[in-house]
Amino acid sequence: MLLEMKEVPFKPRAYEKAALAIESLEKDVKEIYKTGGLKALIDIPGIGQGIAEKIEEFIKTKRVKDFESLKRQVPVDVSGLTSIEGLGPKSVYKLYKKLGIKTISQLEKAAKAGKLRDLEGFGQKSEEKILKGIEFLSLNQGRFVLGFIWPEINSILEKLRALPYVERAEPAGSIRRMQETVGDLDILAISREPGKVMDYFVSMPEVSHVYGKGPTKANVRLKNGMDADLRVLEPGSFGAALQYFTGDKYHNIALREIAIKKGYKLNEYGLFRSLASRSLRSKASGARTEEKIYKKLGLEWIPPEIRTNSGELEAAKEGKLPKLIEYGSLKGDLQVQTNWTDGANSIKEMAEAAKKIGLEYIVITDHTRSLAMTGGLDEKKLLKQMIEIDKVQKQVSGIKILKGAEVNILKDGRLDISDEVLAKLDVVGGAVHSNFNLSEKEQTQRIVRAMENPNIDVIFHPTGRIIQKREPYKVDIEALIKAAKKTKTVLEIDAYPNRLDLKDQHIRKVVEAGVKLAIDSDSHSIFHFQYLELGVAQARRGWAEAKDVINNRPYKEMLKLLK
DNA sequence: GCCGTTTTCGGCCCGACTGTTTTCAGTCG
Repeated sequence: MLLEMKEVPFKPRAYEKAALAIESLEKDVKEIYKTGGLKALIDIPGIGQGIAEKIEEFIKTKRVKDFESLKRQVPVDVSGLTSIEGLGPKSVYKLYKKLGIKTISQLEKAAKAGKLRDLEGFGQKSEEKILKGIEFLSLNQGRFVLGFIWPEINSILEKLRALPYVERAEPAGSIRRMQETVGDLDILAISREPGKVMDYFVSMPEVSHVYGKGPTKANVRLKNGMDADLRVLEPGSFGAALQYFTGDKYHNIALREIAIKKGYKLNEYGLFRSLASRSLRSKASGARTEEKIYKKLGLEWIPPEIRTNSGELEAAKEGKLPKLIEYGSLKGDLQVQTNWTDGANSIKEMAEAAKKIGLEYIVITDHTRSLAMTGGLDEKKLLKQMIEIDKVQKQVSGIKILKGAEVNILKDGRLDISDEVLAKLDVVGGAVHSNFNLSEKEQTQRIVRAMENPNIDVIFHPTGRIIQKREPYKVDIEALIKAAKKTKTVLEIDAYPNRLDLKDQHIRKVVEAGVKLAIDSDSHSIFHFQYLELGVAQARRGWAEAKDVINNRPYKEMLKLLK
């Protein structure tokens, strides 16, 4: 990005490509260097002499001189500033050169003072847009996209669980509820030696700062910027604590009211008889597990994902909770990108990776023509890719590779690929990638028109939002659901961590309308298939059952559910 | 800085949109 600011040609793209190549490696670069040296690095496609030497320098000295000298020339928070919508490296450089702006807060001040509008290339509108962008960013501050920090959370939990003196360790809070973004990490553990657990926890390599450490509770900041809490409990109150710390707030308030009506008091230590609780400090039986607590209150156990006090307590009382779609139940993935466009891996590599995590089929859905930056496929290339897929299919067994595309829906609802070619594909997804700020009416009409095309099987990421980055475009979701029902179009839950589009309330409406869902990873590399489980979580939060989803069945059955 | 059965030098995906212009630069995907 620093190079881009200085308008160095081609190098930025080369570094970007190299970074993508490293990310999509099966092994750690360090390992590769250790075993094969410089030569092994150069063998990685996208990495040549120059970058290989820089990697070597980094492994040996933990720094790269060229990078540091660049950074000195332009001492600017580039990644922060460019995370503002509409601001790229060029503008950031100009802001630095002309106004000396290095940080987001300096930029905010300058924009508020009206200093930007006089800059060449900027105007009043760009000033407003920048301020809006900063506000959107700050709204999300302090929260983390669950999917992006999931590996780290899991590794901390796994390490705790592996300790011989820890019987159990569970995340609570928004992580257990599988919210899209999470504020901090709450861990509850059972151990007979809480002191030892505390000592271990605060000295974990992931921890950067210890706020406090007592006999059964510790509070730390992790290196990734997130705060984490650990509480060690007795087995007898674990269920109550898990329930209490899982939330959400509204669910818990309503649950406590139910407890009061039944003559109980519910808190994080247990479920107590109200009268006895004042004199007797003993726990009511049944605080060991959440199931027992809910049962005592006359309720079915409620999955954490739907604890929002939006009808789940009533349903649990009547024994009418939905049978939520199960984790690990997906058999296929309907949105997969490859290196034919903006993916990092080949068709074959993607197929093998999908097979490895237990999928039975994938649909290759590279971008089409008008998404030019990604090298979007035109009709000719699509036909060529179909031949390639047939070829790869012969080399890979145990997984079916279906043919598809992520077709752009143009401004007026037409598609950028001819119907004749689309008709040859197994699965066609339509997606909006341009004209995000049409009026709600125009945007809705545009997508509805695309659904009316008999070749469009699925609408990918139907609202276009990017969590912490971009608002959804204006669209009448009810009208989309209605049109989907009428045209038999499937709506997607895009499981990519910062998309999760549709969102939970939308999914509930889709389910109620009897429209089918697909849960796709939107994989751009072999590692992204793991995001599918995040999509399942999203579906669960939207009360979706197995029957509402199409890619939890074998591909032949799945295909029959399409138009 | 990378890459090569069109090249070891000379290429390097590009179209739409926005806001700034009055013919274009920057950003996004």
